[in-house]
This record gives sequence, C-alpha cells and structure tokens, in this order.
Amino acid sequence: MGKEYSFTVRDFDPVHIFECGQCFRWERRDDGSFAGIAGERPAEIYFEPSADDRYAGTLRVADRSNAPDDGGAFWYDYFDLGRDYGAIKKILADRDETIREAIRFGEGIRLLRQDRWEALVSFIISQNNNIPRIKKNIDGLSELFGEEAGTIGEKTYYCIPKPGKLASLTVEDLAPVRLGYRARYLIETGASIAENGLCYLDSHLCDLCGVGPKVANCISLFSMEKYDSFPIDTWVKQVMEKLYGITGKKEIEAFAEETFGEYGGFAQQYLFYYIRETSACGDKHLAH
DNA sequence: CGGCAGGCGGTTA
DNA sequence: TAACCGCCTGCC
Repeated sequence: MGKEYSFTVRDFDPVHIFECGQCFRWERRDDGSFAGIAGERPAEIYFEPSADDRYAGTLRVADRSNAPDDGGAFWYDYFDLGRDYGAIKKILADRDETIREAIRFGEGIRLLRQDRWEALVSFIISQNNNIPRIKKNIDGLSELFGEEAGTIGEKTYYCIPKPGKLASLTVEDLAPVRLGYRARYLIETGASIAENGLCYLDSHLCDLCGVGPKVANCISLFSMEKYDSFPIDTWVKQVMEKLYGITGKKEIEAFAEETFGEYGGFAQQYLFYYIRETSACGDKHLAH
C-alpha cells in the first residue's frame, strides 16, 4: 500500500530533527533521505530545500504502513508542522546571546510529537546507555516481540511491543535483546500501563519503574507536549558548563526556567545539538 | 584494564 | 532528603 504526502515546510532539516537526540528509530541513507518508523508507520522521508533557504522547501513522506490514508494528518502532526519555529527561535535568540549561537547550528530542529508508549520505552532503555546501543536495543526488542508494521525495500519494520506483551515476558525472555538491568524496568512498566492505561502517565509518570527525573523529562517533552521540560543529561551538563559556566543540576534547572521559561524544551534541543556537533565525541559518533 | 555512555533504585546517615 | 553505590552491556 503506497501513501505519499507532500508538505511545504520552513525551519526544517531532517538531519537536525532526527539527530538532535529525541528519537532512535530513523536511519540516514546515502542519498540524504531517512528511513524509519514512527509508531506503527514505517516511512521514507525526503526533503528538497528551496534555492534561497536551505531550511525551507518540500517535505515528502512515503508512508509504507498498512494504516488507512488520512491525507497526511499523522505526519503533519508528527513533524509539528503547525508550529512556527521561526517565531520560537526569534524569542530565544532575543533572550540570550549564547542560545542565539547554539540555534545557528540547529536551525532546522523541530520537536517530534511522538507516541507516548514509544517514548516511554525508548527513554527507559536510554538510561546509562549510548545511542548506537539504544537503537540496537529498541530494534531488537521490536523484532523479537513487536508486531510487523510494513516493509521498506528488503527491510521489515516492527512496532515496539505493546504494554501487555512486555508484561507477559520474563527477564530470561528478554535476554537476547541485551537490555541489561533495564529489562526488568520494561516488564514492570509494561504491567503498570497494561493495567492502568496510558493516561497513567498524566499523573504517575515518575512512579513508573525505571523512570527517574531525566527520563520523565524526556517523555514529557517528546510525547506529552510539556514544552517547558528541560531534560538534563551528561551532554546538557557539558554544554551548560561550556557556554554558561553553570554547573550542578539545581543551578541548571533554575537558570533554564528563568532564562528560557516555557520554551525550555526547545532551548534544550538547540543546546544539545550544538554540543554534539562541536565536541570531538559527537563527531566520532556521527562518523559511524 | 578502568572509564564511560542521554540514570535509576535502593540503602545509608 | 541528600549522598552514595551497584548495575547490564559494549566500546574505547
């Protein structure tokens, strides 16, 4: 089943979007396009920039899922195309000389509106972990226990297993995925969500097993529209010290709140991408 | 080999 | 309630 959608977009760069740390299921291909899956929809993503603005142009999505044709509504929402990122960047840039510089590295960043369950599983897996292995873990988990979602070329894509499915597994079942101690977190969280539903996140996000402050902030920002969230990980600590000379989680939180306020989540993404782009370690990772 | 990678849970004082 | 420590795993 082929569904192709086309959108005219601004403030858009697929590399910035898919490599600013918010998602783990997309791969860059040799021609610059991306292939991956969002929720139950495998897709190919193409972007053709216009001649005068490399962050504006035509976004084309080839949806390879079995989902019914919705006229592109899913992808419009997923890429947050209803939001004026130019306006957000202007507000942040006017607020602070330093964030202005960081934004220049990630002009095309947009915050994807991800599925809650997908974000929950992804960021539990992400803890004390590195990006290549996070991707491997999510793919392995989905291939072994998730439902088939569609194919792109020779590759079959699988959904992240549903809460009830995870709840039915044992740590022995999950051993081949090499999740380490995170396996137990996924099983217990799967059981909680299977029992209480995803609305449980609204009030008890931090009660879930394997969800601490950092993971909760990521889920809030990337799937719950809490755009003032400011997840603090080792990279953000690094960039805050380097650019602002601020150390300590409490100090960073206070600074982010008073400086970026309701736009904290957007600022965090620009800063995260900036430090990844300008640090030797980030370059090494991108070379893979 | 120790250190570390997008932290968390559990224990201790 | 804050500080500390162990933890699966894979890669440097």
